Amino acid sequence: MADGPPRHSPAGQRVWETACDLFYREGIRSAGVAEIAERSGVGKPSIYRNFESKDGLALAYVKAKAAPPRVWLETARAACPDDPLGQLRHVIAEIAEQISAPGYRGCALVNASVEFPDRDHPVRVAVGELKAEYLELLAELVSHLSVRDHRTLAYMLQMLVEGASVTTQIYEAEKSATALKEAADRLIDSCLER
Amino acid sequence: MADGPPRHSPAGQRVWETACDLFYREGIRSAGVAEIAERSGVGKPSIYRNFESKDGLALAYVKAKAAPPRVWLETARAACPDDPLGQLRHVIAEIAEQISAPGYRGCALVNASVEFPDRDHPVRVAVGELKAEYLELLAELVSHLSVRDHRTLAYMLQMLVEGASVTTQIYEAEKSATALKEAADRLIDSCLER
DNA sequence: TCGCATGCGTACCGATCGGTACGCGTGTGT
DNA sequence: ACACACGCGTACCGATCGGTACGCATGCGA
Repeated sequence: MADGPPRHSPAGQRVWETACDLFYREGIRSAGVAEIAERSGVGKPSIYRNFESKDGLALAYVKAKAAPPRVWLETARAACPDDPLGQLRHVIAEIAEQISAPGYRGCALVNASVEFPDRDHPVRVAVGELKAEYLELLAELVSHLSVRDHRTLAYMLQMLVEGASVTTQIYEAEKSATALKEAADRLIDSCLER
Repeated sequence: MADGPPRHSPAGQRVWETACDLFYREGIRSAGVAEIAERSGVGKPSIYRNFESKDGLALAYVKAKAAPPRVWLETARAACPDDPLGQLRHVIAEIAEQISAPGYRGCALVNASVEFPDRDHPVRVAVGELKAEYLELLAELVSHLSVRDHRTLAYMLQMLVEGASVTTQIYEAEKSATALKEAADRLIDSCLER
């Protein structure tokens, strides 16, 4: 979490880091601009010199939080070249690790989506687009497997991942991680044409 | 959504109904007490005469929203007596129907959980307890099947359900409903000892 | 040394938040 | 007809929200 729109001033950089941390840990609505400013050690105007508004900051945060999946795909490809199934299981394992890491508080995009009830809010539409990309990424991975309906399997896996992510906050993260891996394996296996 | 703590006065009843509707549609934090009062056609004090605070109202709302699952279990038992697998599939189908119904906005308990970042908040602990009961209910259903690890299958199914629920808000509800049923079938089948 | 542009924090803005003091209106027992 | 009790809304409270006007402080070119 160090990227996002380029920050010119050092104050802007501090704001960006603090906001990303605070938005994730406390939720976007719970984190006030005054609190962000205080914990950044800057004044409130420094926030508005670098970001259009709190919503703009939230939008940048959401977009930045969507980056990791693309990286996972790359590492999976590198780890298991010419092994589509291995790549898919690699990605799932990576996700399982992430959601059971200490400090995990659920998918930032999903949380943001819940916090903004208005479906037309920029944050909501951004989440929709980013999640669509993510599903596409999963579908691409699945497409190299010998299954009848790639898109359905991808959708089922995506549901599973989202479910594992959210249940970490309700049950136990460790259980969600292991159950995700097992369920994904079973789901994939049941769709594989042998 | 007509139950909850008994409402004595008519004003209290109106508040209760409006609050449940508003909390679900707009989220708890987004729905202000003034808005609840206005849309109920009552004054703000009428809210505080029937509920301790907004948090208390939110807590009652969450508890009331947790009721349906128990009903589903009963109807499933009645629909498929002496058929554990049929009962389980019946419950899943019922959930699939619920999450694809118009106006569905995700699981109220999960949404509430996301809206309150503090894990010690009464709403959060209530959600934890209620969801635990729910998982228990699913585990009981699964326990009558001939599978090796009942609890693991129940947990995987629960993850699937939560995932289906949340993806309705990100992708398409219809797809989530059908994918839920298919994935659950595949998961159950893969665990069945034949 | 002076003028100026730039980056920043202090102090404040109106709006809205959850919550409450208080008094009016009405139904009832006498 | 009167007094009382009860249910209710108006008007207000301090706190906090997102956002901004303004002035200081510093560094650079002349």
